[in-house]
Amino acid sequence: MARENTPAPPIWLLPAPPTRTRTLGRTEIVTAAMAIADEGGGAQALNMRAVATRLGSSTPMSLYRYVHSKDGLVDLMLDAAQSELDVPGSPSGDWRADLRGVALSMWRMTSRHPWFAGLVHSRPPAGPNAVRKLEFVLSVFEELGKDVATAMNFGRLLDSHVYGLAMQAAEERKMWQANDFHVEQDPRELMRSWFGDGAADPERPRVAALTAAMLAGKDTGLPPGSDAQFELGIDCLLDGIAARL
Amino acid sequence: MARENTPAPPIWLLPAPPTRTRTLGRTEIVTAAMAIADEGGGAQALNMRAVATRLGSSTPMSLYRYVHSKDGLVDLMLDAAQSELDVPGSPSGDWRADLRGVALSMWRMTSRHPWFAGLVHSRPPAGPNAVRKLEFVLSVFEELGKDVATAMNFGRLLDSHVYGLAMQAAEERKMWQANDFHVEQDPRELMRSWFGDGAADPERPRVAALTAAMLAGKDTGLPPGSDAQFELGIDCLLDGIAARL
DNA sequence: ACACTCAACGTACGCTGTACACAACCGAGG
DNA sequence: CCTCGGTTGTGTACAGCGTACGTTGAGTGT
Repeated sequence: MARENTPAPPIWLLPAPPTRTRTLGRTEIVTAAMAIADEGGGAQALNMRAVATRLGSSTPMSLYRYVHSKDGLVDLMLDAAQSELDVPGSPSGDWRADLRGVALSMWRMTSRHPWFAGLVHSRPPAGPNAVRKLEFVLSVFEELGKDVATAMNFGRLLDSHVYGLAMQAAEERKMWQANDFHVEQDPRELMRSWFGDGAADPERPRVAALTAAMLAGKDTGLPPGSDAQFELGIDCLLDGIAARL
Repeated sequence: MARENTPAPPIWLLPAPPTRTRTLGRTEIVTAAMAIADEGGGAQALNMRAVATRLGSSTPMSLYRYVHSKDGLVDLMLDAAQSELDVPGSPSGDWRADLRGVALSMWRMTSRHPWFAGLVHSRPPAGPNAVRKLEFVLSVFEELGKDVATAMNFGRLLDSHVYGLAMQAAEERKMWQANDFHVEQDPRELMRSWFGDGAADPERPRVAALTAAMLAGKDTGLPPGSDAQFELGIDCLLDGIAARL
């Protein structure tokens, strides 16, 4: 097809054609995408052009041969992240330690990859490594004599806790980051921007006290992204599960 | 999404728009946006042009006088959804029923607004109605003699469970919806598309059994979006909290 | 020497949020 | 009555996104 729009400048003015520099592959692409999402602080930094640039590709279209679409790339990223999970081959006999261990492994993974929790629910729960984890959780409950339905019901609670808390942690991180961009303003004003007028509303004395404590740098609870906060929740959940087995 | 140039003042700090409007107003815009997200099955259906069209405005730019940006609109939607929460004015004396009630109210709200859980973590937890809920939860723990830090630690667990499960439910809904678009295909193929080859991998007998049971329409656990699944989790959590008070 | 294959590229398009300038309307002052 | 400044809605335009499609050129087999 002739290019109608561009009036064809003389060839002498055009740059020499670049030599092929790289050889692309799925693993390189996924690795680069994960690095971008890790460093860029979330999924909003991830776009095809950025991945291509990072790989030295001059256009994003080179990636499409390998990952088919951005959704496909995200699927691969999710699976690659889950491949980092520490999943035993079979139950140890201590169901509680087994479940706690898998959950903790998931939690640490979401800390390394803050984008994971926000993306995992945007796609079907597919992929070999998700299946690997699921198989282990099912086998733990099987050893307890529980059927698959029960295992799924409890398993969903563990996922919920890990991913839910991971998203709270990511959100908190983003809040402080956004703060850094305009630190010059009154911290009181900053609190107001987070909590609205309720921050100093006499009708809401406890929230007012909370924000005051935050401003003063006093203890306002565990950081949402801390292991302690995670372990508090997982142990509460396991208590409840134990009571229902 | 956000305006990069301007430091993006939060919507709560902006003056309320004049009330002299004839057709457009914040409430109309937010209502329309929520309806679109409710019906369209998620945040991906929400865009400024769709909202403007629904309101009879010929251009999306009309909205910007009232909501400042799409982020602002989302903030308003999140707060409007939380205004539907059933939050008592003060603790009843039964802390467990109080927390369970608020959580259940949140859960039902996320069922009415499937987009909520996916959007709530994309923004700072601001807004008068979020503050209203937080104040109540803090007051419940205050009556138990617990300090604010403890209350926050436990409160985060409740949020995590509600939102985490809500996202699993939304994801499941989306999976079946995507399915409806091409029902003609072999259901076995469909399972494979969700779970990969693991669905029939002899190395993963339990996942294979699970998918087989799903295909046969047998019991594979509570639907993630069911009240029963939610209550299982909240009761487990409350057990754990009770043991730690 | 040739054709064939296929990895990488460049162009272009539709959809998004939204900046900016303009138009249509308003109540108030001559 | 007619202007007038301010508010409210509109039209145009653009940058950034995912990605469809056709082109290019290096490698390979014959």
